[in-house]
Amino acid sequence: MKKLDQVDKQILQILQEDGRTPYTEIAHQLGVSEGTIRSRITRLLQDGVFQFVIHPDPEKLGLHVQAIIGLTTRLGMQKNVAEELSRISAVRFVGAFSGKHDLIIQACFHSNDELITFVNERLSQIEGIAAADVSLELKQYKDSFSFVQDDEVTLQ
Amino acid sequence: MKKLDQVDKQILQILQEDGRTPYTEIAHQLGVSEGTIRSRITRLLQDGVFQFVIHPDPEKLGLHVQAIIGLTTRLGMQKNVAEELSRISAVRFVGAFSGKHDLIIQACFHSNDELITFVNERLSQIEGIAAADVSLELKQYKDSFSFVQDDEVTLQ
DNA sequence: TCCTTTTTTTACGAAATTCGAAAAAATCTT
DNA sequence: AAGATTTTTTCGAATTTCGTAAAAAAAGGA
Repeated sequence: MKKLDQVDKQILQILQEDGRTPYTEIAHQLGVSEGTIRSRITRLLQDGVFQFVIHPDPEKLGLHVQAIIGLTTRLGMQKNVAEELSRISAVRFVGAFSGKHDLIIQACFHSNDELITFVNERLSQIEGIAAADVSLELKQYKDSFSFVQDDEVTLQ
Repeated sequence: MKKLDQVDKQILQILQEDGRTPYTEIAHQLGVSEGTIRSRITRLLQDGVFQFVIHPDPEKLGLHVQAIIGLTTRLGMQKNVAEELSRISAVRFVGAFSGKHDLIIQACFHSNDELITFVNERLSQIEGIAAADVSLELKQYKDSFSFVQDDEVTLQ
């Protein structure tokens, strides 16, 4: 897989704003032909550089409760636990981390009740979880996949 | 804003898989006309129920280091800190939480060096941050916006 | 229930976009 | 520099999207 060039990154930046921008429009903005945009996007998709998706607003879907849960797993059980959690659709993020918690997950629920049920019934049934540290989201300030930057300048 | 019906949810489910699925194709799958899909999607977008975006693979963009950072803020400074952090493109998630940390953020970096620089130079310069607890991501198991489910059944 | 009003869906021609494939241009190799 | 390879452009055909009007369905009122 070749390194992305400036045109690739510009395509991604445009699509970050609106994932349905027509190839012709992107082509016009970047001053190249539609065919170029098309073949580039085809290549990027094939290389797994990105996917076309939608970003739903959890609130609008009735998912009023979000939580980040730090988990401690029993030695050797981490992978199994992570994979089992990944299968749950309420769980949108699962990662293994260094630090206080072996696994950190992020999940959405319709209500506090549903969250409690998740922690008490669902997590407790998963073999290998030793402890769960729940943080309830009070307010969301930012949530995006928009981490395509121009250069190597990530920090501005 | 009216509650979403089954057709709306099915549209979202299809677009979750591929955000570029043509209206004609969705219409065919759901057994309704293209016009119906079009007017529904227009309404959903206007109501802010979802957006068309792309999901880039951070690894493929050279962002090999991801971290979740729990922050403790000084009383009354939380909002300012959150808003300042939200402006940084490396930061993809910012939320206020109950629990050990006032704010939890998620960010992507090209290298450990960039992460260290972020914590030491960038965070320290933000007025109101009392402490930062960095967890380094070792492995990612799941990361998606795909939390549209059929019914109220979120936990399977 | 019947009629009216409102909303949603369908239909369909026109405009725009996407697609396939071949030619042209650019890049790479030796 | 010549040949090979990759990328870009071009262009007509197929498909999709769009605007809009009519039909159908749903909702509301008496």
